[in-house]
Amino acid sequence: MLTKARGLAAGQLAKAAGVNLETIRYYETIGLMPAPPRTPGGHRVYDDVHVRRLAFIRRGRELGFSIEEVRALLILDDPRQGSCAEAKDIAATHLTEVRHKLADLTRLESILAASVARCTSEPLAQCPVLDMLGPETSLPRAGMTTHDSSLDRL
Amino acid sequence: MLTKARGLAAGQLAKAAGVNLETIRYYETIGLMPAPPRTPGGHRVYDDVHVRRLAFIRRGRELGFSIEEVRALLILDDPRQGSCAEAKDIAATHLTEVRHKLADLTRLESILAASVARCTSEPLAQCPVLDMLGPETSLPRAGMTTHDSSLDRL
DNA sequence: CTTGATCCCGTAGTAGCTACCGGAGGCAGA
DNA sequence: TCTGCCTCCGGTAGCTACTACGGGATCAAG
Repeated sequence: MLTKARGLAAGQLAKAAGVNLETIRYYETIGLMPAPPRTPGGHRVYDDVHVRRLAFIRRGRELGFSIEEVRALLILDDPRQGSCAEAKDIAATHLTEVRHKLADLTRLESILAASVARCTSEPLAQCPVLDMLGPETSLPRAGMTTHDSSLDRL
Repeated sequence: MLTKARGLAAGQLAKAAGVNLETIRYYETIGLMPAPPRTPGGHRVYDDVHVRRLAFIRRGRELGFSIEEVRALLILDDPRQGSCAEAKDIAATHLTEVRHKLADLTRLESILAASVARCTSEPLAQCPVLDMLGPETSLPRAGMTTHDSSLDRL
């Protein structure tokens, strides 16, 4: 379990950062996490630098930044060379996207809520939910996927 | 161009329903759209039933129902056998998910907005955006993907 | 030395399409 | 009827960000 050298095994890092073990290896293959040193037997050994980096990544992901955005933010974070403006750009762009999604979801919510609410009253000839999808219904601006694992993670 | 028999070619159906041609073929392979009759040369020929079905599907997708949910709703829609309750269940479940996403996105929005806003003031020693991802920051409940094509479609 | 937990790597699968390909069908003008 | 051009065909690969699986190796403890 690598108790001696202050190093963490992959599973320990995973637990510490609240990330799946396989996700760490995935991050390594895509170059988001650096390849750590290994034991003679081939097991990865991580240290505090890795822990902090993975935590940074996880927080970035939780805030909805894409892998590539997190990658860019990591570079900006490393030498802290007055790149705050670039970091702000990334965050501002992301914020705009989030606000778009919010607007879309809000529209969605009201449409769905209205249909479902109409169902609760006395038995009707037509089903309000199915009518919502029927031929005469006009549509909201766009659509989004429900079974969107990204939001399940929120 | 199939002008005679009131049939639509695949591309015409696509345009009529505002759906990509390839998407229609995709829906056919997954069994969401029925396989239409063909011309002797193998081109698909669609009619009004297909148009309505595809419109139903598109509306369902735009309202964020998953493919499988749309599939279920299509079945419920077909014979209209008092299955309004089932349709309502699907919509209500979906509505709950949408509300969860809304809550998560709202939290996200305020965090991002706060960080970005802090950047706008006079030059700071630390970058607020990068600090947001730094080691001492506590995290929101969860995360979501920005480059989430599902919401680009909204 | 054995046991049981952990970790290894590679591959495939998830949702919901989109993109690309060479080749064939279809139709309108000359 | 020929020609040119658009559309459509099927199949495969790619996209995001992982997750799951499987069979074997390694680790730490008893």
